[in-house]
Amino acid sequence: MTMRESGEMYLETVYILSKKSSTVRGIDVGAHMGYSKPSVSRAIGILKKDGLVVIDEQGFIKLTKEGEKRAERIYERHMLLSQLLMNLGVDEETATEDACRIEHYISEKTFDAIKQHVKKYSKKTK
Amino acid sequence: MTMRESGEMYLETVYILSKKSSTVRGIDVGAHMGYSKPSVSRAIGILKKDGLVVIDEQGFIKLTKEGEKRAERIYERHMLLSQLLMNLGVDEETATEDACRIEHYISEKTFDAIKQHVKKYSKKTK
DNA sequence: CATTATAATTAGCGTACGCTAACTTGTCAA
DNA sequence: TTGACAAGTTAGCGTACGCTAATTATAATG
Repeated sequence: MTMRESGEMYLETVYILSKKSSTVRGIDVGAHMGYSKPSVSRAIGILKKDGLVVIDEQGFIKLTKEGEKRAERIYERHMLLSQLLMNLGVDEETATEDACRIEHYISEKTFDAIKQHVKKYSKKTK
Repeated sequence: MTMRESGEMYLETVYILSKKSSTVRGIDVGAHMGYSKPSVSRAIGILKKDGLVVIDEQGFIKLTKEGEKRAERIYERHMLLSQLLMNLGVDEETATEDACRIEHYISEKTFDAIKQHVKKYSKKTK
């Protein structure tokens, strides 16, 4: 089954936390997202079942190859979207917030178009 | 309680169908959205409870003042978003589809920024 | 007038995804 | 060694929102 907004958010959070620390636990994910332990436990269980994360011997959450690939894609969407919104004049905080919600709903085609735009725009204002 | 994506979609559909015909029934809404009668029945019931639509003597769905105001806002977001995406080079069908999903998640600030952009862009290419 | 078709509703199912309360497990300090 | 704390899991609740099946109500037709 295809991941939904919720699963994508958990995966992205694991990805972001993994960039800062090599030891990511469920409790950290929950703290970052503002969710309870049981909610995280279930969500991570689903990511595990889907082969996107594994839990190592010490109980730390690690992204699999596939999980990392997917997380990167979501994260890239996030960055591009907030960049686009900022280019349109939206303040950083709002852009980040909105990007966070929108990132789960854009098609590949729109994603590509935004990518082109951001690339061109950055060059223009270099 | 604040309306969610689902409620907004039903409201927008009633709005769109109302522009084409003065007699909108639940069955029309369902046909347009690809949903079953019971799903529509419940959703319209919620819109009714929230004072956004009324059912007239003949059983037709009518937007209230407030319902119309809300629907217009959603619809405007939809139009602006698809215009923005098309300006970025996305084809009309994809732009419309994506706008449909995104329209429920953008903040007032982002909405305003997009409005400015679309206004400016249209002037430029006039 | 009885039958049939259309629309709406009711009852109830299933999944997703938040939550709290309570239990388990592992570590560490007294 | 034990007692306590931290992290994770289990059980189970609640809401949102799709669905089908069955019922009701209304309108059209033989």
